[in-house]
Amino acid sequence: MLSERRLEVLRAIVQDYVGTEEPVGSKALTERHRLGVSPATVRNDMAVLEDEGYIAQPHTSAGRIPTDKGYRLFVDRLAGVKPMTAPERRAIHSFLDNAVDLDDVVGRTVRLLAQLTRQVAVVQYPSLTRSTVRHVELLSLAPARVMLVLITDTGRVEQRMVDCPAPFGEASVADLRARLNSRIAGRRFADVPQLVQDLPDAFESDDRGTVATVLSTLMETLVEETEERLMIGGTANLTRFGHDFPLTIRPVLEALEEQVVLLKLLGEVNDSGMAVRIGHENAHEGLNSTSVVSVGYGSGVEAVAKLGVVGPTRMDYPGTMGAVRAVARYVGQILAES
Amino acid sequence: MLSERRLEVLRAIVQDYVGTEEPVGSKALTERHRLGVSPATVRNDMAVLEDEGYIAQPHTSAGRIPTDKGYRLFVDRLAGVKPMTAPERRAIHSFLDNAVDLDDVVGRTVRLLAQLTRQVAVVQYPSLTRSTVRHVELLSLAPARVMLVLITDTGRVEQRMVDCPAPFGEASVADLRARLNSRIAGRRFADVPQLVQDLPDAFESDDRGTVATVLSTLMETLVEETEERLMIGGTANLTRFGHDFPLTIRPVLEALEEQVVLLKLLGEVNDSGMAVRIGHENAHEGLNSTSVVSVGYGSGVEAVAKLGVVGPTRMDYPGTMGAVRAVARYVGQILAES
DNA sequence: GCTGGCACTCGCGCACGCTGAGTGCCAGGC
DNA sequence: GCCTGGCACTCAGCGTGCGCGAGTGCCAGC
Repeated sequence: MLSERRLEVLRAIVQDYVGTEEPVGSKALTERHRLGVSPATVRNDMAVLEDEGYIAQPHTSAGRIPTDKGYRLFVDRLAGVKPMTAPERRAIHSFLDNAVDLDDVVGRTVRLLAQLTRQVAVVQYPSLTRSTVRHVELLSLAPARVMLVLITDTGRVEQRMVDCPAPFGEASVADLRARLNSRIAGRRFADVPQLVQDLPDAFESDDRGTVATVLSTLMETLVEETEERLMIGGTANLTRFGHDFPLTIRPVLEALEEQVVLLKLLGEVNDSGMAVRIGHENAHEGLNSTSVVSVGYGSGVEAVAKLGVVGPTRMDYPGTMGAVRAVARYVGQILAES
Repeated sequence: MLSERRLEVLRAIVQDYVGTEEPVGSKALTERHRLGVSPATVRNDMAVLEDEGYIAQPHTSAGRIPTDKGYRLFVDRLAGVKPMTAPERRAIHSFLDNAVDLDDVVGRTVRLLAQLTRQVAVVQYPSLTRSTVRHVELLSLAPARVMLVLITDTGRVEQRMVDCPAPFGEASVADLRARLNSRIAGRRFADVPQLVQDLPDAFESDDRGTVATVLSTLMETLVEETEERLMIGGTANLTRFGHDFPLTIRPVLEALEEQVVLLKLLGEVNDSGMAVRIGHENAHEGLNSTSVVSVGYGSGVEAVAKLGVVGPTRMDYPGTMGAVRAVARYVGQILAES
């Protein structure tokens, strides 16, 4: 177990390193923090911290920098979440309030987050699985061609073309539309399959095949679209990454283009709280020198999607976490209102 | 007027520089190309080319590199468009053929283009202005709340919520839906305003206000959505940019995040042909060291949107132009089929 | 257990000199 | 008149050597 003072030293190292981007030495530490002890003592503490794997020297006779393990301890035990200041909160509100539709909300959120944290922001579109159905629409485009439009309570719209096995009259379309809506409007997506299970039985045998086709397309939409879309922004902030440029940045850019990777990344958040994955804690190799701060957001109590930022492990964790949390909360409110 | 041989020298310089990324000298030129003259002669030609502003020396006693003006001449007079090979074409076809919807088509196109050219790809979603209306749908969500859904012939769907000034009955909704569709289905967006101008007159005075509101929302959708969405990809290729990294790449990343800038960039294409903007020919300052190759694509004869790539001025122009053109053509075909 | 002192390490920056690719110019030849 | 070989010149890049200073580890003393 590390003594109180040693933890204090670690905290000071993290803070200084994040601020200066340079290895921090014992003397500088005592000058910039009121540790109440001499550099020599700090040196001893540092030696211990290094033995334990919390800090490391890039080379002999240089200062120390935190390791992933050091950042982990810092985040878990030494740092709180820095709340946004009142002006910052006001700025967030006024920026997001002007959004006109879902795309706009997500777009604004991503820009806002990138700007606040000066890092790369990732925002997932509200997920369908936990949403509820606002409305289902069927349009007859041709005798055997129907368009299925699904509208969610988060304002998202999905459409699919359905080729029917047999001609499907306008009256039948209207009938199916009415029945579908009366059954599933306002219900959760997860419950839909069960609710429409016996729908084909209500139709004449000629139409049953078509009804079944439409329903299975509906299910597909629900399932397929669970692999969500997301939006990223602030990639220009990658340039602030470090000195050894192309090597660090390339795999990160590559990872950011792989939606699958990003979704998995965000997916690792457990619903309730905020998740911070530091350096090698990220499964994806290209992100081994980055940290990811993510959190769920939603219109109700439950999260419908995730958002977060990706930055260098050397980041201002309290500030970043504060910004991410504040933005997530307010986006949730916006979604609930609309 | 430059002699034939001097043009040949310029071509050789461009080709070598694009290949090696290093300033090319007179001796290397005569070795790698069959110019039929000695290095000394080439040196004289180079001096002339430099006087005319087609090439430049990064510093004394270094080889020459092409200037923007040099690349311009190269593109205009010395280089053709390099057609894709048969295997490449097959790869394009099979990759795009598997797309399931419009989002997927655009997503695949952007990845394909980035991969083929090893540069940053930008694809604009098919524009609404030149598209035609496939269907308009009105959904009554509440007594005084209607959702407007617009479906285009390119498969794009836009939706808007309309708050009505007065309650609007189901029957009226159905009536308006039917009238709207009979008038504008299959028509070009540009013609819509004129076609629906007198629609309110057909309704009872109670409903006229609502009808007018719906129509004006429809117009807004047409206009607003003319500022198109686009998708970019292959940003990881930016790392291949050059040696003086952060300085070059940062403004480019920033420009790429500004949709407005990109749209303007693509907008500069005149409908028919391919556009190549080299270095300082780009209005946006951040893109002064990049070239943009763009072209329109569409399902018919006319272009409905643009696509292109952004790369260093030192790029393989014939190859890039070939890839861009081939992809644009095939995407057009895909859209026409669906 | 903290502290001041001290010897040691080593990365960084800088000056220096060499090398070689590349140039410009010139006199001679086809 | 244009091309060519020769020659002197320039200069970026690279390797070497050196001094500085930040930072360390260790130890004796309080």
